Amino acid sequence: MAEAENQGPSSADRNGAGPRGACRLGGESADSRAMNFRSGHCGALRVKDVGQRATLAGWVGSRRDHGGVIFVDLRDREGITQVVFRPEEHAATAGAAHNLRDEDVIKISGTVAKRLEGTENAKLSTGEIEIVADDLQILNKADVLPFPLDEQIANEDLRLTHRYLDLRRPGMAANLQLRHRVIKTVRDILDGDGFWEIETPILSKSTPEGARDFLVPSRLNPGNFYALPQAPQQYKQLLMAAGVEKYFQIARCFRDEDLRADRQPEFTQADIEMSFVTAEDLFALIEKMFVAVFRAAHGVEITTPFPRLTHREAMDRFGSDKPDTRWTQEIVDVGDIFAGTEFKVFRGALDSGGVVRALNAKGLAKITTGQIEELTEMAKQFGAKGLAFIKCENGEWKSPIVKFFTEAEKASLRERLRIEDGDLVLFGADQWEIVCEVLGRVRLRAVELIGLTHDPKRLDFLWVVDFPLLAWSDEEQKWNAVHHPFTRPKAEDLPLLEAKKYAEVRAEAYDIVLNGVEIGGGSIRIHEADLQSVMFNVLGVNEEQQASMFGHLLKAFKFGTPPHGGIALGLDRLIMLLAGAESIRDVIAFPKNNRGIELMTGSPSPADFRQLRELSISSTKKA
RNA sequence: GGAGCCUUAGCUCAAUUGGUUAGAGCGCUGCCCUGUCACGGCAGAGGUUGCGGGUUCGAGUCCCGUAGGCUCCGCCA
Repeated sequence: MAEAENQGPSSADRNGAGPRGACRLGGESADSRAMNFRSGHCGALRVKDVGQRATLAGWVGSRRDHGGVIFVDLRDREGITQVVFRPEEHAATAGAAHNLRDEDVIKISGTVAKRLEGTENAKLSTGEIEIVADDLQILNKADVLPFPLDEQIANEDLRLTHRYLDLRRPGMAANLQLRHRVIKTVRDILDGDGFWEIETPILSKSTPEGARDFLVPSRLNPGNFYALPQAPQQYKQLLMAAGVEKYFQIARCFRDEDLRADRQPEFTQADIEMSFVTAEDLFALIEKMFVAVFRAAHGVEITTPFPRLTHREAMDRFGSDKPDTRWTQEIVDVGDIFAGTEFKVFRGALDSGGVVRALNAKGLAKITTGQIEELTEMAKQFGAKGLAFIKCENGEWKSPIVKFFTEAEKASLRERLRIEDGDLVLFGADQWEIVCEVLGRVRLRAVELIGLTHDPKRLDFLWVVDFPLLAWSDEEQKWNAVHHPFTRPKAEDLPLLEAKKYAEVRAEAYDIVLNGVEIGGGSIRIHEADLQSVMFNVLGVNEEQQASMFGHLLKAFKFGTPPHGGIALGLDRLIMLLAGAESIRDVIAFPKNNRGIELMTGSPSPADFRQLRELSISSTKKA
């Protein structure tokens, strides 16, 4: 495959021309197509077009009616053009224009004219011209709008109920366009690299582990249910067994869990799987893809390769498996400084095999007592017994615990944490895992409390690698897969797996993180039936269950499945970050609200009795 | 399942310690206005302060409950 194919869309592509070799169907520029209904879009006309006739169609953005002359800002998705109605030239047309109101859909014809000296509008790309209309057709009248389209509106309920209006707003339209651009770039890059886009079933099989499934009753098989896929995981591995070698899919995934600003019950992943690859091959591919995506979406050049942190290191330094490294303050071990301390809390933690660690929250000494309490409350929520602190103000250390410190301890602390006036030092003393988690959470909250706003152009990508393979669940009293049951243990840790030292086994698994948001994750998979069976056994899936639930996969592994691995990128979150949005709802055309309701159509809704009877199901819900 | 914040006109918001007839801007309706682009001017309509209960001489304001929205925790292989 020619290298040039891997360079991503050119700047011309951003105007819709498409990269070399890409399918051109539907890829033409919006204005290059022959237009019969209208002569062009509302963002197109310039001074060079003065004197020409033009026919435009669109929505009435605003009407400025001077009693005589009337101005209308005509808007379509490409821009705004000012239309002038002059009663002295076209009385009937101008007369009709008096009755226009916001969001009426109209078609106008007229002559492109240079605006009068001094009345140009620098805010519009078409601001040097206007169309003197001699014909006006009202294509559809609009009622009074439920909310204004030209300003930010907080009421998301109302926006979602009238989403088609919300999406007319330029900001939202830009998000949709950005989404299209990102997804097209992903497709182009993968196509250029020899990947095949293959659709896998939406009506598929329930998986025992993982999130709750959405179930679909089968009419033809009464009492049986399809599950909507949480991810195309098994199918894509079976495509590797099928010899596809390079697969991808812009895949809709479904998980019946509670919603969040960054979680919808249905969401979109760029799902990728390759045969005969190492993790390094995947990292290189994904980095190349991000270079192309950020070039196409933002015109920025990002730096590769991305830094890497092991999971252990990420937890140790940032208290998170998806560190936000834009704020450079890290969690630091101070156990050695307090090796001889008499302070009971530190002494107790160290004596019981725990750690004492600290975070210097630079510039947070101005924190209020209430905010300290909030941080303490949060620390307790994540398993700490409390949250010790030192406020460094006006040259003195204000703290309930500093009286227990020796001068030498204070001096060492000052040096290691680079403590200066205005800092707030927070301590964690407990088992390593708890301290990391607590200080990691506190670290993120501290950034909010400082009111720190990061440079919006800053893009801190990183790979988190060497995730643990397994995690103990107290609730279920069993080992669960941290990534998923098909993830490959690191070769050098296989002896640990055999020795049943499950907590120590690392996986060939990796996440990609951008500015503290997990935007993708993947692994090298198990491709041997024996090893997969061992893995299932560890997870408490017995032989019988293995045969009934995963027999197809185990069988495929026995018929020559190649070594393979892959990754899935969360496109909604990625596009959210690119758009600078605070919720993935802002980059999804028709999202659901917090309770999983799509307010515009009102789904979900009750099913009538006949429908349920046909499906052989009844509801346990009391009416 | 849990915690926090919020709910006043179509929209965005205000209303002092609990005190007169709940206000403003935008939008809407009518009239006027020939170079605006947040056009301008005059006039007008529009409210069971989410809902239910309580305290009080008096509640948008205080208390209890409830509904809805958002954010977070749990959950999300």
